[in-house]
Amino acid sequence: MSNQTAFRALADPTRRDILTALSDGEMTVKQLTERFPMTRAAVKKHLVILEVGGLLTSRKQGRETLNKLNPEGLKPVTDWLAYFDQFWDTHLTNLQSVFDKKD
Amino acid sequence: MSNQTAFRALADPTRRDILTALSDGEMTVKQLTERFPMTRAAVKKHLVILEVGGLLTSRKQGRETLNKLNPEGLKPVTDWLAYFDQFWDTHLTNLQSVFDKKD
DNA sequence: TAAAAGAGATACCTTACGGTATCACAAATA
DNA sequence: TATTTGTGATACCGTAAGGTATCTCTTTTA
Repeated sequence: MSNQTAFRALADPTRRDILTALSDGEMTVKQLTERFPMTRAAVKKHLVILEVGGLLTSRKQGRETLNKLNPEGLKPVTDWLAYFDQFWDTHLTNLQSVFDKKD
Repeated sequence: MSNQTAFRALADPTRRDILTALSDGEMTVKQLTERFPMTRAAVKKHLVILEVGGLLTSRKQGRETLNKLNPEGLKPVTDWLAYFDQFWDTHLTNLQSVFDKKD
């Protein structure tokens, strides 16, 4: 999944909360809706965006749809962020950082 | 800076590219505008959002404004993401992960 | 000192976004 | 079988987001 779809999926606080909720395990659309102050249709929209972003997978079981966290989908995000670790003072001293960049 | 403002700031690809550009060092609004296919006003808007999100700082020098990357602003994001490391198979084995969650 | 350059502010436009209401449909159940 | 339940899809609404055009202000510079 592209960098952009994942970042976009994480931009909304409700969607981040959905991911946190799913860290407890698979949940149906109904179960998720009970945890959020909005309609099922709204939750469903968020789920689609999260799935497109590669952050969750879904499978049908009878009339229910189970949504499962896909932690690997966070990789494009953590990868992008990792580049900036070199500029982070708490990771490297200023001197070390300057040294790395000059070489 | 709040979790949300930082996530929102990172949601736009142009803003992420601006941060990457600033990893080369401080840049003026004009210098940044030369690197992106949009007007100075548009770049400026992105800079404001990035500054509100705590991802950069700016200072005036004469008639120019220098924009500097603030890597520490990424901390709320990396902190939020860190929670999901425990669900990442490449970090822990499945068995270990199950074990951790049951206890 | 007059003109040019860098920047901020604001009005405005179009589209994307988050949300609800509603309809339709398949699966479980009384 | 009739009905309820869980879901998907779509139309619609109000607001936020990304962008341009334009005006103004301050600082350089010719």
